[in-house]
Amino acid sequence: MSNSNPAPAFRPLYQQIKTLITQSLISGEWRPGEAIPSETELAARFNVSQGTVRKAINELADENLLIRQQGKGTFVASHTEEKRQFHFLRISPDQGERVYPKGELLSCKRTKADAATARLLEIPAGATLVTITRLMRVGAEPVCWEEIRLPAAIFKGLNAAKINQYGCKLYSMFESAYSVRILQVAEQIKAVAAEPAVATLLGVTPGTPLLRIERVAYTFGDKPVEWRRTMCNTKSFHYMNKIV
Amino acid sequence: MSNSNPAPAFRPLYQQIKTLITQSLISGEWRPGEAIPSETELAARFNVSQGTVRKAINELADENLLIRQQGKGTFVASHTEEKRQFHFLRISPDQGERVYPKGELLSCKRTKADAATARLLEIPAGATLVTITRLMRVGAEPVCWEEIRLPAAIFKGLNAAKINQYGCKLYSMFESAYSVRILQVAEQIKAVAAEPAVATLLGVTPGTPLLRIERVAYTFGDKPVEWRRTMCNTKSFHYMNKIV
DNA sequence: GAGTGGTCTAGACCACTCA
DNA sequence: GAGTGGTCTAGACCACTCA
Repeated sequence: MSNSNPAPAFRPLYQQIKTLITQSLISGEWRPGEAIPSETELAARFNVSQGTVRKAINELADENLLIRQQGKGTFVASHTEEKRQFHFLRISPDQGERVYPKGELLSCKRTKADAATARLLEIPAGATLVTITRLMRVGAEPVCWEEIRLPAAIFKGLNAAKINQYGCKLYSMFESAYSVRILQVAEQIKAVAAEPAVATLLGVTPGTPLLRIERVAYTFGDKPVEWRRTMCNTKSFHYMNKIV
Repeated sequence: MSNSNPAPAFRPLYQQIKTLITQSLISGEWRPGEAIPSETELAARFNVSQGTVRKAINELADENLLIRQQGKGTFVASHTEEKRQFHFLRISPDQGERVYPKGELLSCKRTKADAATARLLEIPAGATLVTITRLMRVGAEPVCWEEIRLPAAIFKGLNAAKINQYGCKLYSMFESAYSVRILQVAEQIKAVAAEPAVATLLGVTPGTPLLRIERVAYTFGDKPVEWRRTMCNTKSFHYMNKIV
């Protein structure tokens, strides 16, 4: 008689250690920016060799959850760090230095999730959303208009004051105020004609081609926590991407 | 007296092994699709431990130069493989299965490099280019129009017949006919209005917003070997990207 | 059953940081 | 000089592939 079940799923030790470390990151045992215990300490704690801990930490560092620094230690990645700010930002000026755009909050209100958004955020249709719109400027020039939809169940009490308190830096706020860390995003990009309302805000004539970037952002366990649509005037900016 | 020279540059053994393996890949000692010697054999050949070879191979596998398969061996990556075909293709239909578009060659001729293209391809301005245009269709529907510029010095004797011989699959042809392997690409994306000529080919009205993707493709040693501009009708397709 | 890559250990030593 | 992560070795054993 053949075995109809799949194989009993061999799971390497270092994978199990990886899960344990991730759980400590989720639980907040080690906070963003802080150092985690040394490899030797963790090896003693988990009763495995240092090499096994190394392999687990290396993978977590590859996934940008941890940051290794020779001679200093291993640190929990944080969105408040300068370098992390740029990580998910793909809009870059055609000429000159890359700068972080300044966000200007336009609105923040409660709405109900339509079917499509609900599906992407894996919440029930009709669930409450926090819907934010903002304008992103480089210098005085408006470059992107954004609409952001968040599950209200996760971002309790979020309002305009709180957003402004964090200088409109949403992922920093997610991390500091809600312990929600964005680990990866998936984007779908199209070229579309500017609608009148957005055209006015971006200072272009209606019908001007704009880059439309739709993003779903994920936290631990591939859980979606943000939907975002960016309408970008690419007259003197572009979306950059490297594929290896 | 202080030493004004930089430190004597410590270079780990596994990095040196990595360079040696890469040289064998460039020289063609192991051809795309073939297996390279086992870790034990390479360890003996280079007089290091198997662990050091492992680390070198792992990094080359991360860079998509080699493909590991437990129980079988380690293989040289090839563009002719099904999976590799999709690697640099980011255009995807909004609904349904992802398919590889069919290329239709429009033209292939010699031109002179303008200053901007020459700079990106790191060749002298005025150097000879092979300039190719083609239309990419999914089913009968035209989706992208592409212009590709290649340094003629690298792609000797390239012509329309040769391109058609490879079914318009350029990276497969680069690899098979010119031993040029594309390892990474950098893209810049904008939204632009369709010009009349391209609009006609794509079956849209002039002024329709199109996605414009400009790509530089690199081979070993970060050497640029291709410039390409794609004009894409994103009515029912999009550019997809994941950021981790 | 022979051969491959994958995991795990234990231990030595090195590069780097900081006080 | 103490403590961190980084490299390297040697060896045991495991998971997987193929004939």
